[in-house]
Amino acid sequence: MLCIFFAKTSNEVTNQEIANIFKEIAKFLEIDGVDFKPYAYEKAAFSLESLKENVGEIYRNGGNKALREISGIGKNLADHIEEYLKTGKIKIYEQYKKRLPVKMDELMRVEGLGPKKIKVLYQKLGVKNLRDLEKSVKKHRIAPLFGFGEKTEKNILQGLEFLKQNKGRSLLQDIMPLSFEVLKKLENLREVQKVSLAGSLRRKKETIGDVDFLVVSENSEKVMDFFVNLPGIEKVWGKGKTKSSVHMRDGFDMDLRVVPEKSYGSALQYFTGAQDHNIATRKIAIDKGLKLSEYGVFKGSKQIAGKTEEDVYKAIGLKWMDPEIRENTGEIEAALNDKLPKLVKLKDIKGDLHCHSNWNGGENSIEVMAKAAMALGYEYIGISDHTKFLRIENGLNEKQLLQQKEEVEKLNTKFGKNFRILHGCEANILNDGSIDIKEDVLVKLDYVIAGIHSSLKMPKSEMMARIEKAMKNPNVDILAHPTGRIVNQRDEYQLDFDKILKIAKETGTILEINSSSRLDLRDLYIRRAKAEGVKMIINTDSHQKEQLSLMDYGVWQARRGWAEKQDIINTLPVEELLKYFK
DNA sequence: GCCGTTTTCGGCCCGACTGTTTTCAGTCG
Repeated sequence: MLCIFFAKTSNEVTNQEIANIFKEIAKFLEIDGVDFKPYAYEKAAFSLESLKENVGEIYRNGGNKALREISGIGKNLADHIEEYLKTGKIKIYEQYKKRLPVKMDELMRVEGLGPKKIKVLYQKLGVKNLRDLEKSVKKHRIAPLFGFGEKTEKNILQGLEFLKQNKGRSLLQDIMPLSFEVLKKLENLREVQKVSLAGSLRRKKETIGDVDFLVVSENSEKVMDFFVNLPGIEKVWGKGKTKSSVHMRDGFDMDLRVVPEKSYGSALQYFTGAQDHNIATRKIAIDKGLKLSEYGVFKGSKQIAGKTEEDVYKAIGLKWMDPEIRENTGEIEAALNDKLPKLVKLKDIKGDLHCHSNWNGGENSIEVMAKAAMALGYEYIGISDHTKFLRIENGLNEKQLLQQKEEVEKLNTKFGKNFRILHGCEANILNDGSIDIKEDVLVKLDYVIAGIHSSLKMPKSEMMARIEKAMKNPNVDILAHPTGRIVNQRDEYQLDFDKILKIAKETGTILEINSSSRLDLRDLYIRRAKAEGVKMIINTDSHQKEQLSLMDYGVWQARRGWAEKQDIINTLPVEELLKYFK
C-alpha cells in the first residue's frame, strides 16, 4: 500500500516551483521591454503561492479548465502549467534561459541590480552568477561600463558583502510551511512513536540552515523509506539506519534522525541547540559529576535521564526552558534562579493593528479583513492603510481617511459589542520628520502608525533627527518597522537604537514587531526594549486576509526576545489597549 | 497575458530616488 502512495506523490510539483518560474519569465519579459506581461506573470506567481491546494492536484481533478479558474491564470498560463506538469519543462522558459543563461534570482538578490543591468553585465562581462559578479567588481570592470559608474560598482560590492553574511540560510517563513507539512506526515505514520522538529527551526531563528527532524521508531527502515520519497525532493544525499539527508527543490536540506526512545529527550536537547547553550549545559553537568550527551545524562556509566527534555534539564538542576531562548544569553542563569520568562503566546494575542484594506494596496475589504480577524478569535482589528505620500500603494489622503472612518463606524455598528474595528493609518515620516497627513485628521483616528518609506540611506544624525521628530509627534502612537531591515535582504537604517528606546520611553511611543519578512525588531532589540520597559506590539502588516495568520512569526520573534504578555500591548482587551495611545 | 457593473478591446498601482547617459533609464516599494 505504501508503494502506491509513493508512486502517486513522489513526483509532485509544488506551487512554489511554478511560481518561481513565472517570476523568472516576468524578469525576462522586462528585459525585452515588454509591457504588462511581466505584471501578468508576477500576478499569476503570487496567486499560485497563496493557493491552498496543489496545482498538480487541481489539474488531475479538473484538467486545464480547472487551472484557468485560478485567479490570474488564463489560457496561456494554464497551458504553461500543464506543460510543466507533463514534461517538467516550459518551452519558452527554456528558450529564455538559453538566450540569457544567468542565475537571475541569485543576481537579483544584490540590492540595486535589476534585470536590465544583469543583462548588460552578462553581455559585456559574461557575468552569470554571484561569483562572476564578484570577480568583475574586484577587477573594477563594472564602473567603466556604459550606464554604470563608480558609485554603482561600490553599491554592488556592498550588496555582495551583505549577501555573504547571510549565505546559505533560508528565511524561517519560506521553510516553515513545508517543514510543518512533513512533520504532520511523520506524525501520522504508523511506524513513528515520537517526532519533533529540532535545530534552529525549533528555536524559530529568523534564518535557517537546514531542517532537522528527530524520530523515535521501532521500524527505522520504513521511516527512512518514507522520508527519502517525500514530494519536493531534488536529491538524496544519503540514507542510513539512523540518519538520512535530502536536498529539497526549494533549495534547502532536511535531515532526519531516528533515536532510541530512552535518548529522545537528550537527543532533542542536543540537536535543538544552540551550540553555546549545549556547551553551557554540558559544563553544568560536569560540575555536578555528570556527563550530558545526546544519548542521555550519565552518572558513571549509568544513565539517569534522557527520555524527555524535562528529565534531562532536571537531572542537571535546571528548569525546562522554551527552545526560542536557548542561545546561552542568560537563560541558563535564569533557569538556575527560577527566573525564566513566561514567554508571550499566540493565543495571548487579541488583535492585529497593522492591516491594509482594498482602500489602498490591500486585496480585501475592511469587512472581509474584520471577519477574518474574528475567525482567528481576535477581539479587534486595526485598519491602517498607507497614506498619500506612497502613491504606489495608492495611499489615502485626508478626505479619503475621513470617508474610511465613516465606513469603519458603520461596520462597528453592524458588528455590535463582540468585535471592534479600530481605525488608524500607516502614515509616512517625511525627510524632515513631519507626517504626510494633516493634524486635524490624525487626531480623529483611533491611532496612528508612522513609518519610513523613502530616503532610507540618510546619514545617522539626519535619520535620528527625523525619527525623533516623528516619535515626539503627539499623534504618532506606533513606530512601524523601526529599523527598516528586511531579513536577508536589507540592512537596517543608520540609527542609534538606544536613542530610539530612550525617546520611546519618554514619549510612550510603541515599537512594532513586524511579522512579515522584515521581522523588525530583531530579537536582541526586543530584549533591550523589554529591559527598558518600552512597550511593543506584534502586527502582521497584512495586505490580504490570509496574511493575518503570519502572526506566528511575530510571536516567535517576540519570544526569542524574551517578551512576555505584559510587554506586548495587543494582548490587551481593546479598552486597555487604547489607553496606550497618545 | 489577464480580465470584465468599462465584457472580446483596451486597460493594467506609478512616483521617488539614484546615479549617470546632464535628461532619463533602472530600480525600488
